[in-house]
Amino acid sequence: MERYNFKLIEEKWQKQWHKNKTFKSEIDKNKKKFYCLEMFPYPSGKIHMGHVRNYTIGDVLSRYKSLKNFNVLHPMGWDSFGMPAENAAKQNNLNPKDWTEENIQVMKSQLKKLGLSIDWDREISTCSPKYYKHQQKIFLELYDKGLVYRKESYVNWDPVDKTVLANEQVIDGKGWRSGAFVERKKLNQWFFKISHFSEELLGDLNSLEHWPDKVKTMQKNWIGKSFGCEIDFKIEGSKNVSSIKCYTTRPDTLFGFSFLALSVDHPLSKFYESDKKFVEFKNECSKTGTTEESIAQAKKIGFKTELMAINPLNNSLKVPVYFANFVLMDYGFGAVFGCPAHDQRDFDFAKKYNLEIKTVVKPNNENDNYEVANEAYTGSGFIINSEFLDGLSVPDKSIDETINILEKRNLGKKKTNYRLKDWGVSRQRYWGCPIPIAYDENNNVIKIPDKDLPVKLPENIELNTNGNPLDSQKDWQNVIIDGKKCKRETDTLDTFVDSSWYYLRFCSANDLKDPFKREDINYWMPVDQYIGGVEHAILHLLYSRFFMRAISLNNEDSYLKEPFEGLFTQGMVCHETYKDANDNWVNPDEVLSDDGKNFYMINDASKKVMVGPSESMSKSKKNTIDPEKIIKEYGADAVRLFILSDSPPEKDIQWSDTGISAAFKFLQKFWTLNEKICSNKKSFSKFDESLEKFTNQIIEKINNDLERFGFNVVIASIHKIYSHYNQQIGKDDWGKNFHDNYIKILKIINPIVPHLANECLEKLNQPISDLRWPIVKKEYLKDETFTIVAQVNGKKRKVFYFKKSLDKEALINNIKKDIQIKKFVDNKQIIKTIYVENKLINFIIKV
RNA sequence: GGGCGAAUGGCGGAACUGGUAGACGCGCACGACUCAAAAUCGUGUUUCGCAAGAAGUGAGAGUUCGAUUCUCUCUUCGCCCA
Repeated sequence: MERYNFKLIEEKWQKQWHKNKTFKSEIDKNKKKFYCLEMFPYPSGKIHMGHVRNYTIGDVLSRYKSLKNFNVLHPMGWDSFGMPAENAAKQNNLNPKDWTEENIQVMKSQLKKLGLSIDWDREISTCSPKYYKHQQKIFLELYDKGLVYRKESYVNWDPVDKTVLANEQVIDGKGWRSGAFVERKKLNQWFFKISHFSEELLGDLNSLEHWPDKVKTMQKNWIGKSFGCEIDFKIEGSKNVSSIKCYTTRPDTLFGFSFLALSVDHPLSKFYESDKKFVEFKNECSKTGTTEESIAQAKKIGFKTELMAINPLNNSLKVPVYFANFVLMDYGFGAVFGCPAHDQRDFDFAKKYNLEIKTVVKPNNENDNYEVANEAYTGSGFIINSEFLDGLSVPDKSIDETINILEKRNLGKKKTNYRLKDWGVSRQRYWGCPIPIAYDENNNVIKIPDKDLPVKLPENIELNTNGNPLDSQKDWQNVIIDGKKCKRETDTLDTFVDSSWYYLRFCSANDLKDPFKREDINYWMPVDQYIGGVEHAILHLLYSRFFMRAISLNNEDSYLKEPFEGLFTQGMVCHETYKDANDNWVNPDEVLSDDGKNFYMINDASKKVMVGPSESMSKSKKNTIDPEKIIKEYGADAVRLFILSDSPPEKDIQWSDTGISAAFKFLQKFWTLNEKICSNKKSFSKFDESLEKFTNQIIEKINNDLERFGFNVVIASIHKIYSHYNQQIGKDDWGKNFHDNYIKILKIINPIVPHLANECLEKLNQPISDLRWPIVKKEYLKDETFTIVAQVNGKKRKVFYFKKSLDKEALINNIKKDIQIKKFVDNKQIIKTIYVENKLINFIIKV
C-alpha cells in the first residue's frame, strides 16, 4: 500500500490547475454567478496564518459554490501602496517598487502552495500604473460631481521628522518613530465628501441582511447621527461681533450654562491676532493632536476674552467667552456652550478657571437638593433649577421641549448632526497614487487632462529627505497644461482609496480603457461574499460603501449602492507566548518541552522558558508560526483542514502543534482507507440501506453547515464519515451501493482538502473536471423508527425507539408500562402528560 | 467611561426555531502489535457513587411541564469606540 505523498500530489494538482486555467472565470448568463472576495493582502513579505485562515475560508466557499454549479469569480490582488514599503526602502536603500514586487512574487507562490482556487488572470496590484490610472480617472469624475474638494485642515505633524503622521502613528501624543510631541499643523488637503451620503450610509445598513450585526452597529456609531440645536448667543462687550452661533446636543442644560468656548480657529480669532498672549495660547493649542482621543486626554486650557455671552432663555444670565483647546472648528460651528455640571470636559474646564457649576439635572425624582460634586452627571433624570423647564424628564422630553421653546422664540433651530466627517485623502508620502491635479501660477486647481493619465510616480527618488519626497522632485512637478505652466500636486492618495473600488476592477481586470465595464459590473456585482478581518469593520467597509454610491451618483445605468451583499469577519489566529529569563520574547521554534508543562530553550536545556497567555500572532511578540514551513512539513490540505477545524471561523483560533499533526494523521488515515477501497476486487450484491441513509443524511447536514459557515462542525462530520466507512469496509458485504456513496463523499470533502480528494477520485477512475455536488435523496433523510425521550417531571428516564405506525395512545401506554418508567409513575397521580411528536414525552406527577 | 459580545469536561469546542448536555478532535488511561520504543489499531474518559442513582453549561434569581438556549441582577474576560 502506498503512503500518502502530499508533496508530489499537491504539486501535481497545483500544476494542473495552473496549466488548465481551471479557475478562470467568464461571464455566462446561463449560470448564476457567485462573487467570492477576500480582503486582499498588503505585500509585506510573507503570508501569515491570518492570511491562511482568511483565504482558506474563501476558498472552501468558492469551491463549494462551484460544485453547486455557480459561476464563481474568485480573484486576488495586492494592496501594494503604503508606508511599510517606503520605510523598508528607506532602511535598506531600495526602491519601494522593487521591494513591493519582490514581496508579491514570494507571497503569490505561497498562496499557490495553499492550493487556492483563484483566477490569477485577474490579478491586480494597486501600485501599478495600470491600476492607479483608472483611480485617477475616478478621482477626476468625482471632482466633477462635486464630491471632491480642497480645504485647509489640520494634520498630526512630527516636528523632528518633519513629516505628517497618521492617527495610528501617534502614540501617547508622540510620534511613533521620533518620540517627539506631535503638533497640529494646517495644510491644504483634498477631501472626499462622504458626508453627502451620511444619511444613506446609515439608513441602508438596514438592508444589509447578511452582514454581522456587530459591524453594522460599529458603523452606526461611527456615523453618529445626533439631534441637537443651533443656538445664537447674543454677545456683549465688542463692536466686532453681536452674536455667536453654537451647536449643542444638550440644549436642555442651558440653565447650567457658565461659559462659552470657541475654537482658536473660530472667525473671531482674527481680532486677537495682535495680542501676544493669544498667539502664545494658540501655539500652545497646536501641541494637542487632532484625534478625539488626544483632545479628550489633553489638559483643558482656555484664553479668556472680554466678551460676555447672554443666555437666550434668561437675558439676565451672562457668562464669559473663552477660546479653548478642546473645541474644534470641524465640529458644529467651532463654538460650544459650557455646562460643567453635566459634561465632564466642561467640568474640568470650569474647575480650572473657577467658573460656576450649576446643577440642572437630578438623577431621580427625590432629593431636590441634589448637587453635582466631584464629576459631571451625564445620566438621565429630571430638570431642576431651570425655571420653566423644571420637571422635564431627561433626555427624551427635555431636549425636544427645549428645542421647541427655542424655535418658537426664534432663538435657535433643530439640527441633525453627524459625527462622520469628510474623508481627508491627502498623504504627504511618496508611495501612493499621485493626485491627478496641478496648480497654475495663480494657484488655481487644474485637472490633468485624460490624455495625460496616468500621472506616474517618478522612479528615481531620494527617500531620505524630511517630509514628502515628491516635494524635492522639481522636474516632476513642472508640467504644461493647455500651454500654461503648472505645478503638480505632490500629495498622494490615502491607500484606503485604492481598496475602496478594487472589487469593481476585478470584474474587468484586464480592460485597458476603462476602470470597469458596465456589462461586467452588471453581471458580477455585488460581491456575494466578502471575507476579512473585523479590524476593517469601519473605515475600509464604509469607504467602499461611499465609493459605490459616489460612482453611481448621477449615473443613469448604475443603480448599485452596496458593494458587499454578504460579509463575514473571521477571528484571529493565536498562539502561546514565550519569554526567557531576561524577559525577552522567544519564538516557538526555539522552545522545547517534554511534558507540555515545562519549557526550555532548544539549544540549551538549562535555560527555562516561561509560558505566557495565548495572544494573536504578532512579530513583536514572536509568537508567529510560518505557514510556508508548516505547508512544507504537513502539506496544504492538512493546514487547510486544521485552520478550519478547531474553532468556529468567526472566533479566535489557537494554533496548536498537536492540532496540525492530528489533521495530518487524519489525512493519512483517509488515504489508507482510499487505498483499501481501490484495491478491492470483490463485487457486492446486497443493497445496504443503512449506508445509503448515513451518506445522504450526513451530506444534508454538511450542506446546511457549510451554508452557515460551520466549518468546524463540517470537519467533525468528515471524521464521522471516515469511521463509518472504515467500519463498512470491515464487513463481508460492503453493499452494492458502496462505490456510488463513497464517490459522493469524495466530492463533499473536495472543497476542504482538494488535492487529496482529487487524487482519490482519479484513483477510482472518476472524471475530475466538472464535478457536481451530490444530490441528496430525500427519501433516505427520514427514519422509519423514531426516538422518544421519556421524562418524569422533566427528568430523562429512558429513551424509546418506536415504529412510526404506532398511534399516540398506544405509545403512551407502552411507555407507562415500561419497568424503568413504571417505578417512577406507579401509585402516583399523573397530573399532566406532555407529548411532543417524534421527540419526547413528559409525565408530570404529583410529588 | 460608553457600545457590542462571550463564559459548557483536563483542553479546543458541539447542541437546528426552548425538548436526550458534552458531538468531533486533542490530551490522558488501559489493551493489542513489538525484545523494546516510536508509529499504528482497539477500548474507555463530565463529576461523585460498587451500584441504583444524584449533581452538573461563570454566580444568583425569574418565566416554563421542561432553560446551555428566553428575561433580570452580578462577576470575569474579549473586541470596538472614547
